[in-house]
Amino acid sequence: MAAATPSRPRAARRASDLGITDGLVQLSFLVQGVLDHAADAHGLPVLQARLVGVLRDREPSMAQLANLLDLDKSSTTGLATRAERRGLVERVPVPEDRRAVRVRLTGHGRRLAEAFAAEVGQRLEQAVSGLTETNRKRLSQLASQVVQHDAAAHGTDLTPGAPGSRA
Amino acid sequence: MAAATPSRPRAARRASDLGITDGLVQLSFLVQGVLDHAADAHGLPVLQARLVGVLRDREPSMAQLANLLDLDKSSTTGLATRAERRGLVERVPVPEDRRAVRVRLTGHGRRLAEAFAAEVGQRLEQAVSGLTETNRKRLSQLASQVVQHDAAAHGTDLTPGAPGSRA
DNA sequence: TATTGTTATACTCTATAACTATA
DNA sequence: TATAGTTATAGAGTATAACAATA
Repeated sequence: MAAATPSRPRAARRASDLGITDGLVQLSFLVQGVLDHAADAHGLPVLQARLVGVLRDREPSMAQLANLLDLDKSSTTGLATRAERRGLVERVPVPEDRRAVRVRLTGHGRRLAEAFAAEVGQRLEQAVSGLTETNRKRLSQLASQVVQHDAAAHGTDLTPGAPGSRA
Repeated sequence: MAAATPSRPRAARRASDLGITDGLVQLSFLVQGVLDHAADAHGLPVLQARLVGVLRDREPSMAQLANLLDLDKSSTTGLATRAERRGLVERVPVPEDRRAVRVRLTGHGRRLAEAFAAEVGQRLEQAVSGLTETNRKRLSQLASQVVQHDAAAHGTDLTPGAPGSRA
């Protein structure tokens, strides 16, 4: 909307290219800020918000969860415990292996996860509202391409059914 | 390089569009992971790496630093103290206002900041190596556009001489 | 009175190492 | 022996509230 008001030089300033490094770094801080504020809006620490996010379509063991979040297993123990204390997740035993547990969303956790995801989506739509529809589509595709290329290169595809996720 | 080897179906899989929300979120985690590992490689906590990064072209007061990093001023006190303990930054008095201090890189901090930035740049180039030159350029421009649109919308332009940075 | 920065406090988050229980 | 997860510990990072010094 502001793009239609040529009143001040500031509005007329075309975006200068920050370069791929600074562009990606600053964009990532912008997105992390969105996640941060959205988590805050739901009274959640940001990592717990991320946890319920990844648990929406998974029920991983602690080890898988550590891999997924790139954390040490001891860190995921603490994370799961804090989230459990808030009633977001529960540990469920694995019959085939009595050493293992799976981490699963509670009903409350699932509702919070959906609300959080919706809020993030809304805020991000707002963040890219300065782009044309064509460019939003382009950005979405380029981001996807980078993420998926990286996942393939590192064998850490995060999609539930992917080869790397051996769940 | 791997793009030239059509040996396995996995390499042939076209990137599916994750959508703008998931695309941006996952990309931001990818970039944050790069920052994380680069900081690790230099033995730095990631926030201190970010601190020396923003101090490369600034010498802000504590309040300005808090604004820049979106932290409470008490958090920046701790951050500056930890970074000072490592010899990365120093507090310098402000003659015009004896309550205030500015945070400045030491020589060591500056060298570390440059090395860190170079490492991040290298790792990010690697991360986008799956894109064509044209698409890298597009991504860079789109990211810049989003960041700058957001900065304008929030009056938080992070460039040193910008209207919002009133340094 | 208002502002700049620090301190005290409490919590989240993180990794390393040592541990328990099971495989 | 090896693996799954937890505990103990130590440190980084964060915000809130109360505070001292200066404006």
